[in-house]
Amino acid sequence: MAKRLGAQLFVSRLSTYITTKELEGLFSPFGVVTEARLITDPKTQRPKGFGFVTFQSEVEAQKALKALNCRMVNGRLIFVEVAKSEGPTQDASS
DNA sequence: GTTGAGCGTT
Repeated sequence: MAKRLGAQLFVSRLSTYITTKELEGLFSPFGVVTEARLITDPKTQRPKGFGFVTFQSEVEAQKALKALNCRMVNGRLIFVEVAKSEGPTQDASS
């Protein structure tokens, strides 16, 4: 079916000390990360603990998803899932 | 050095 450009992944349970570079560095080896975003609070200027990663390929996105889901980072277990908004990786088999 | 369950800002 129609493939969406940019597979977005939702990363949660991240440590408050993580940065976009950390996410980018974690997802980069699994695929081409076109966008790495962390949600931060303007009040505390600290990451909310979750973020989003956009891949150039859906296949790479799901590969990184399985690879980094339930994985220990910074001594914490993180969870990776397909993002709600935008077009998720509905089609990985052509 | 604080973790916590979640879905973000064009």
